[in-house]
Amino acid sequence: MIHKTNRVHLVEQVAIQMEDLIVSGVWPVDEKIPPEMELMKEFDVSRNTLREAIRALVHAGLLESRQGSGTVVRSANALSATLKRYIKKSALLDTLDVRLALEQQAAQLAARHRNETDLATLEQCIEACRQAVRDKDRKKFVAMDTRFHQTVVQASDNQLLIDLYEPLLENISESIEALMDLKTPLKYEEELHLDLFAAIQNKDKRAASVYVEEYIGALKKDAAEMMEE
Amino acid sequence: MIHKTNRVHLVEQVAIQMEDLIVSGVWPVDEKIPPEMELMKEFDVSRNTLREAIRALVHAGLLESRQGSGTVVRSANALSATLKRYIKKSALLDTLDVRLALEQQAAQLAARHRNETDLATLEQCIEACRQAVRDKDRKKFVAMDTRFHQTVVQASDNQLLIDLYEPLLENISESIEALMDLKTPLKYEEELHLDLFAAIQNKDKRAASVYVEEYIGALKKDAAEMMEE
DNA sequence: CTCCTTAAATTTGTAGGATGATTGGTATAG
DNA sequence: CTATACCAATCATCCTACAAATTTAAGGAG
Repeated sequence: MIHKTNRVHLVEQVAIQMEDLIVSGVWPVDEKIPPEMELMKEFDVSRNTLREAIRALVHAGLLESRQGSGTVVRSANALSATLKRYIKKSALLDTLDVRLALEQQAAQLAARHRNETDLATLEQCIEACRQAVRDKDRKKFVAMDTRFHQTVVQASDNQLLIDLYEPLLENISESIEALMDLKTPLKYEEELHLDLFAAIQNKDKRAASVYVEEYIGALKKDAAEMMEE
Repeated sequence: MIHKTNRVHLVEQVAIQMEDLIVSGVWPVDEKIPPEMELMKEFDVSRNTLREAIRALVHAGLLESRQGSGTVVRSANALSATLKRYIKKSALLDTLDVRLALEQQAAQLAARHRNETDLATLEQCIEACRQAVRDKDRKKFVAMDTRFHQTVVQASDNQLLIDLYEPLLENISESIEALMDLKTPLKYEEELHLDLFAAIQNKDKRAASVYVEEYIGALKKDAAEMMEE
């Protein structure tokens, strides 16, 4: 009995094609896709079939339908949306340990693969953080700090690592911000950023790993304290 | 303008309820869910609405519909299926680096949190690997080796880490098996397993981390060689 | 009684139409 | 010009019908 029902149903075919259109950028993020009537003709399927395909991508977080308005592309990354939703249900300390795992490895890879553009971006982020502290602009500081770490991971040149890290960091930033008492003074351990930057610049894997551990360690300590209150 | 379209559509409501039933185990994995006719009455929605909800979970990998037979629960973990599909499109070496990141961190956490049950399972796996080598049973060896590493990660007591690692390891095992020439003699570096076990038993974080790096490093070297051919 | 074939019932897949709800824009009245 | 009322576009939900695949049951041959 070699026979195996390999038939791919219409709905799945349409969903795959639409996913391709999104991932490849033919349907750009934040823009509307054609209305159902047109897509029915385009894919030559019935309204039900088309809607089931759309619904699958909506649930996956790639699309968002708005009654009366249309359907817009929400994300071009299937993993991002699912992971983000999943992380939301996880414990913050668990999430931080995973972040430590990924960023430590990313920093080591970055120490090997970083190019001049990466280094320049990192320096800009550090300077922007410094400026934000001077301006007492907490929002800008968090944004620039986030961008710094994201740049480190991007310099790793490992796409899977990048895609896993991004939703993680986003979630952590939200949690930390929610926990952070606005009265808490904005403190900035600039040395850690500078040390990590130097390690990556000097292609020193070991040092890069150590500094990431220090940074996340401090974050874990802060988070634990904040949650006690 | 505080108003925000917070209306949750019927389809999404049904999908969420069904997802709950799956995750909570009311609808167990590998078993059929009630037919559409019953679910229509149960949720008090039309067939279209119900089917769109089902389709969303099918696409997410939680369900699998078979025409004429019914719909069965395929997985109780929304992340697993998505991640598995995503990893399939990633480069093996990228995947191995992510595995290194996760397993290194997991081993360190395991060195802290491991209990007697974990240690016993690890010892069983090592013994089973040894036996499989004696029997020249490649399939059993891979299965036991996989179980060993999964147990290490499980001992970390970090659910997010566990859920991320599982599909990763599964994919790597498949890739390695596909690459492996069946004529290649079955070699088993037993020392690495024993060393890692000892480190976890002795709660030696540093050593655990080093041995995982050695293990994955050897795997990366093998994979790189195999791909050259 | 057992085994095989065939027919019926069950279940999902696809199609098409109808109506309601929401949104965005347009035209009209002031 | 502004504000209201209206209209068109679009998605949300529901309904019915039939096709395709599978499972189950019935019936007959041995």
